Amino acid sequence: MGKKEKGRIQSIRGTRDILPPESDRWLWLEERCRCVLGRFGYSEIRGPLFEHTELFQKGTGEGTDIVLKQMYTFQDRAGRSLTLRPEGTPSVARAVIERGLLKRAKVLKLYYIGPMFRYDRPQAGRYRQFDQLGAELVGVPGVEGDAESVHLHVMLLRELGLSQFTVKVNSVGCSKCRPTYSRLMRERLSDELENLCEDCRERFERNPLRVLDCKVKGCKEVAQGVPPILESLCDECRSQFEEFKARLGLIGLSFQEDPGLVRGLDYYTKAAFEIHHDLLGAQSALGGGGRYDGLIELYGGPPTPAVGFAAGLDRILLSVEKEEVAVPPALPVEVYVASVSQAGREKCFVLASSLREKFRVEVDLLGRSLQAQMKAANSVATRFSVIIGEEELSSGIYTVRDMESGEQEKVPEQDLREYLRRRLGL
RNA sequence: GUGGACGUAGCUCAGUUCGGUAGAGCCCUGGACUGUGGAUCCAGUCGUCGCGGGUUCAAAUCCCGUCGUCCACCCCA
Repeated sequence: MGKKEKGRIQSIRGTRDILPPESDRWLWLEERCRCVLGRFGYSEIRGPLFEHTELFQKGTGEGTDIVLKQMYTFQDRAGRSLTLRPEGTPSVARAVIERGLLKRAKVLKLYYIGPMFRYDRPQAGRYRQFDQLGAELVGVPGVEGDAESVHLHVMLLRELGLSQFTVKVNSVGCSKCRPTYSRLMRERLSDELENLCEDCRERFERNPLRVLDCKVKGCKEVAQGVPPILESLCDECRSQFEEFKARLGLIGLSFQEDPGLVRGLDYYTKAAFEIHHDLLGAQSALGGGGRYDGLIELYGGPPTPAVGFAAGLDRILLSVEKEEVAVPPALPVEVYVASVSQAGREKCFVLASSLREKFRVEVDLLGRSLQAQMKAANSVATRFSVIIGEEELSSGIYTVRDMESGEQEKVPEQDLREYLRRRLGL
């Protein structure tokens, strides 16, 4: 109907309204996720949706696609440059420092869930406002933290009934060995610049590692000629990567080693991982993360190891559809209170109101005929209907209809709650 | 940011080739059945055919622009 007005206001490109019954699926998703996070000992941190632009420039990285061309950045009325968060980790790191969280505990397990914003070209499973769940484990230097983070991500997916996904792992080295490898790549690539695509020539300057996961044929061939990063890792990183994989094996997680896996953000070190769904198209990354031992120090905090990941809830929900997981319905209607005539309507209204202290109850609000009410009762799939007409009004004994069998019983008002409770198995 | 497909009722879509007064199914509402739903049958509501402009006696249909969605790239969640 809104279409009639010309010049009507539309939702912003890349945003959407999640309507019922779709919104029930989101509630289910979040509830299941919070449950798993609770089992792993994580607590929620709720931060602002926008931050000083500088936070992302410094942390996410000046040269990254996100900072270069995907941020919603604007000036507030005082002329400060602010940015709608494109990812969650920088805010968590900032809060950890600003609120002194590490002074209270050596290990922090924090999760967040909510909207992120990136100015990208929309596609199925990719929106400009999208929902992410992130889990950060702060203060743990060892590979057990890495493995636990992967495990947590996998458990989130399994809890939702998903099984058709693949875990990919790699190591991107530490502050010591990564620069060595970057130098090596530059040396190797400098002779082959003409064989690289335009993007990769730019990557060559900014972050040569990212040439490794370019999909252009020529670049792939060039990349093949470069020894994998694993061969350039320092002894510590190399052994940690082996231990990381061993830990995954210990808890029965299968994974693929992917030397081309290079995360797009500057702050990652050592362990990196991504999880892709096997049945999704190009937008198949369900989540990814890794270790970021330098980030908190970069923001002016104490040197602090940390590992974490972010998962895309939109795509996870797409996977849930793809794998045809049965999402349990929202609370079904338990009782429909119907009136035979106008005379019974008041009583129905009062009865419905009081039954709602215990049951999910529907009652007609439009003054419709009994037949119409029964149709409505049927279409909301109620278990029972209570029918009130002249007889019931004068006797105080109501007619209760079992909507599955069609059988009816007479139940006095004072016994009604107990009767329904019993029949509903509550 | 690049290339391509598509936009018709709340939903799924036909009609566009070759211009001629907007259709179907589902949903919704009412009735057949005036104290009873699910099956069946009958009837009814909803559209300025995404928006704006152009060509034409006449445009859902042809042309241009624009907005949006989808696919691939890019990037990733």
